[in-house]
Amino acid sequence: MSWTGGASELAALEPVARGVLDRLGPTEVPQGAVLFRPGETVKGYVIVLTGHVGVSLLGPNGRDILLYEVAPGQSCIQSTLGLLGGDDYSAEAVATAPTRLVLVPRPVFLELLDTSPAFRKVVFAAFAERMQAMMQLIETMSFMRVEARLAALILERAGEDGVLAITQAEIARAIGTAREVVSRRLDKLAQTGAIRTGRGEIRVRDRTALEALAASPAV
Amino acid sequence: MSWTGGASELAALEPVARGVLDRLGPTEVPQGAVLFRPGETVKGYVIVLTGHVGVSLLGPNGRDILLYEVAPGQSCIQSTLGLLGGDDYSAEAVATAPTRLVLVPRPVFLELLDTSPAFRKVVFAAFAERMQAMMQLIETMSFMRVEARLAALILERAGEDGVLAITQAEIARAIGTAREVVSRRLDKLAQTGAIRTGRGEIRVRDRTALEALAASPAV
DNA sequence: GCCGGGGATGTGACTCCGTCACGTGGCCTG
DNA sequence: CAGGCCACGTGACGGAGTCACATCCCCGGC
Repeated sequence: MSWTGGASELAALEPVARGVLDRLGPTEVPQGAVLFRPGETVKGYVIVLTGHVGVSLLGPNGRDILLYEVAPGQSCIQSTLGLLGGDDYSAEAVATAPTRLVLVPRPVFLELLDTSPAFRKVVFAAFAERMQAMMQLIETMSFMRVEARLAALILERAGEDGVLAITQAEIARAIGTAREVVSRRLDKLAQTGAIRTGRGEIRVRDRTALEALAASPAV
Repeated sequence: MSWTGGASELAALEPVARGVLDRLGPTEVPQGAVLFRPGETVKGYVIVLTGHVGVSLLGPNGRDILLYEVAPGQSCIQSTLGLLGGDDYSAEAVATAPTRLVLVPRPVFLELLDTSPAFRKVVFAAFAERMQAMMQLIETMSFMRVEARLAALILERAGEDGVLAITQAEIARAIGTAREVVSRRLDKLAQTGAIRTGRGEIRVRDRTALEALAASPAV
């Protein structure tokens, strides 16, 4: 019943606010489920309990760009835009893993915002965080070459063992480019010995080289 | 003294909140003044009373991208990120016209946020608006060719008489491209008769053609 | 064990765009 | 009236996105 006690920042909420939230039942969605699409009306404020959600912009030609990701305990700010301004979604959210989430209906959300300072804080913080992430995205997409973005992403997501399981298409969406470009760049990185590639997998061979590339002069 | 009574949305604030704000003295800054730079610590929440402020990301090679503009009555959300998360600025704000503004110090800002529902609403709304604008920016920069962005900008900013006074460099910053590209594109538009160009000035000749271009297939 | 089918990748051709490096011309001020 | 600054024009070049296919690998079904 009391899911608010979990790993999320919501544990710091006032008892009253937690009570209100606890009365909402969590929902389970399978991997690949679409939480919302562009043009849909906002139904409520989404809090992810477990799993993982990706929010992306869809391009007309099938290409899409990952705006940000929602980890457990975080909320999908995209909803907030609609809840506050009444606009529809302009992005798409997909569960990239089996996900358990809570949907806070608009009235409850607004009420909590008015009555719970802690809840406000959580919402604001999430807002600020997303905004930073999007500014970061604009910055890297505008000023860093694909090679650098790619190296940075590999370093960021590689495990301790230097291995990461990811497909080229996923990489492309995450760094805002096209899959073909990723293919060619990965190829070059492999040629220089910085990495080794496999189907759906990348192994870091030369972390230093990657770090140099990631920090390399923007343009 | 009571500048909150002006055209801004702040007029709807509770008397108490207005009182608090009214005690803060507005500041005048000349055109071209830099309100903050990347890396500086956030001093407070900025509300623009009159004038105009542009907030941009700076690239390493001198290029910069206009993130959004702040009109009278609006606030510069960039500050909020810092006030809530403690991060430094990552963008630059420049007054693009002589501007009168109010700087709300952090403690006052936080107190208002806690006590004034109306103030919260204003801040949240501004937040949502900026976020939308930035998503819009990512979308257009990623999925629309320069030609379309250019046409859209011209239509958006042209006066009733179809004239707009703007320099190519300003256009480039606003649509996130390089000045040289703007030069060439404007040239093509002029060749097809859609516009006429002059030093720091553009005249719309064929609005329909521009509209077609602006709405044209993304890629 | 063999066979499709579908997802993941590799490639070549082409165009658009961003960057560099200058050149030109107008306007303003000393 | 001479610099000098600012707005603009241009050619060359490489990076990046798009299209159209060609492979290739893995997994379930038979």
